[in-house]
Amino acid sequence: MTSPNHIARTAHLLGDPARAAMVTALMGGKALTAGELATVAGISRATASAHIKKLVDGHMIDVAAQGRHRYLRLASPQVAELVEKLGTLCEPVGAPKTGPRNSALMEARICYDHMAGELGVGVLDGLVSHGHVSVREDGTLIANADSELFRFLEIDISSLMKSKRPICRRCLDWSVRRDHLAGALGAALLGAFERHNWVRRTDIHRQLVITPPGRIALRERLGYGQDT
Amino acid sequence: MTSPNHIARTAHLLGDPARAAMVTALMGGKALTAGELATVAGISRATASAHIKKLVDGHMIDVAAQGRHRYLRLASPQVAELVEKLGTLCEPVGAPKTGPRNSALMEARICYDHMAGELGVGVLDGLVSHGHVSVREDGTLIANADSELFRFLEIDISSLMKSKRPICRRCLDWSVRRDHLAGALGAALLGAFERHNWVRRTDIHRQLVITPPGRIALRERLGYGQDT
DNA sequence: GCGTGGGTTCGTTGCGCAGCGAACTATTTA
DNA sequence: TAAATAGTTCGCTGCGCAACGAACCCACGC
Repeated sequence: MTSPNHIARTAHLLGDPARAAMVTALMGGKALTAGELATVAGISRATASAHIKKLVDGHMIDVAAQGRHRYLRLASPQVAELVEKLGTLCEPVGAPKTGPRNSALMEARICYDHMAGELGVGVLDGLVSHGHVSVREDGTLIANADSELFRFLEIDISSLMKSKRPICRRCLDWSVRRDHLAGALGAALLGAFERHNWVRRTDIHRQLVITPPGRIALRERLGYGQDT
Repeated sequence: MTSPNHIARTAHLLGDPARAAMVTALMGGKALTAGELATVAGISRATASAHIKKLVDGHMIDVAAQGRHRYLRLASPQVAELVEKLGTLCEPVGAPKTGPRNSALMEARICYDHMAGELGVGVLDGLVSHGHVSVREDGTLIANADSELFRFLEIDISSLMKSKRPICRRCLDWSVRRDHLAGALGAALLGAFERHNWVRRTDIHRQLVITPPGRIALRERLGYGQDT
C-alpha cells in the first residue's frame, strides 16, 4: 500500500508520450508557456492543459502565472535527474548505434542546468586532462580551486562549496553513454560559457550551439574538438 | 522522435501498479518466481505473466529458467537506482509524516544490494562518526582503507577499487529522506552483515531484520540505536 | 503410464483516460 | 469599446490495455 503505489503514480506521470515530450522540452532549463508545450507535444491546447494540471499536481513542474501567460518549468533538479536516468535505460536492442539520430542534440544539449552530449563529456575530459578537475581512485571528482581556467571564467570554487549541492557530480549521458559533469560546478560552467558567448541556447528545445569563438576557446583551453 | 518516446516507454513500464509492485519486490535483491510476483502484486498468474513479459522485453528484469520455475530478478543496478529515485519523488503533500506507514520497512530494508531505511542511514552516520568513512567538503564520501572495522568484516577496500563501480555512493532514502550508503562498499557491507548474522533477509519482501547479536554489535561498533 | 503444480496463451470484458471541438474567462492590443 | 490571444472547463468519443477464466504446455514425482 505504501511505496509501490507512489512509484507507479510518479512513473505514470512520465509514462505518457505527450507528458514525456513536455518534460523533455523543459529539460532545456528554460520556462515555457502552456501553448509552447502543446506545440512541442503535438496536441491541442485543451489536452495540454489537462496534462499540465497533472504534472503540476504531481509536483513534476512548477507554474509561474505572468499576465495571460503561464510559465512552466521543472520543479527541481531531482526531477531532471530522474528524467535523465529514464533516458539511459532504453533501447539496448534493435538500435546498434547508441544515442539519438538527431546529431545536433548529440553534439551539445542542455541537461536542465548543465551541458550534456559530446560537448558535455568532452568538457569533462578536458577539465581532467588539463588538471582543473582530478579523479579519485573510486571515480569521484574533485575540483581544483586554484585552477586558472576557473578564475578566468569567474567561477569561485570556495563559494560553490557553501551550497548544499555537491560540487562535482557525474551524470551518465544517454546519447554518448559516458559521464559528463553535473552538480554545482556543472551549472556554473554552463552559466560562464553563456556569459562568455562560447555557447548559446536555441529557441525552445534543449539544443545548444557552440559559437565560433567558443569553438576556438574550447580547443585552446580544453583540447575539445582536436581529434576527428 | 528520439528520446521522449523512449522515456515515456520506460516510465510507462513502471507506471502500472502491478508492475511497480513486482519491481519493488525485486528490489530485495532476491530472484523471485513468476507465481510469487503474482501474489505480491495481487493479481492472477495469467495477468502477471503478461506483465512479466513486458518488463523482460523492456529490459527491466531478467529471466533465469530453472526446471519448471522461472526466476526473475532486476536486470541491473541501474534499474534499482531508477526505482529508488522514483520513490523519492512522491507525495510532498497531504502526508505530513514523511515515509511509509509500514514501520518495519522503515527501520531496515534492502535497496537492491545494500541497506536502506533507518538502519541504512544509521550505518552511514556511524561509519562517518567512527572514522571508517570520511566526508569531503563537497559531500563525497571516502572509505578509510585502514579501518579496523572493515578488516574485521573481511572487506578489502583496495580490491573493491578494482571494480569499475564507485566505492561510496550516496543514495537518498525515500523513507527517511536522508542519505544512506550505496556503491560497492554498500553492497559489501550488506554481504558482511549477513555473513556475521547481524541482519537477515525475510521471505519475499524487501524487509530486513536486525538479529539480537547484530543489534549489540551495531551499538558497540557504530553507536547505532543509542539515542531514543 | 498418470497426477500435480508452475507458467503461458487465448478470447473476452470493461474501465480508464487521452484526445478533440466548442464555449467560456481573462488579459493584452487597437 | 471591440478584437485578438492565452488558457481552462465541459461533454463526448474511442482506443488501449489490465484483468480474468479456461485451456494448454512443460517439468517433476510416483
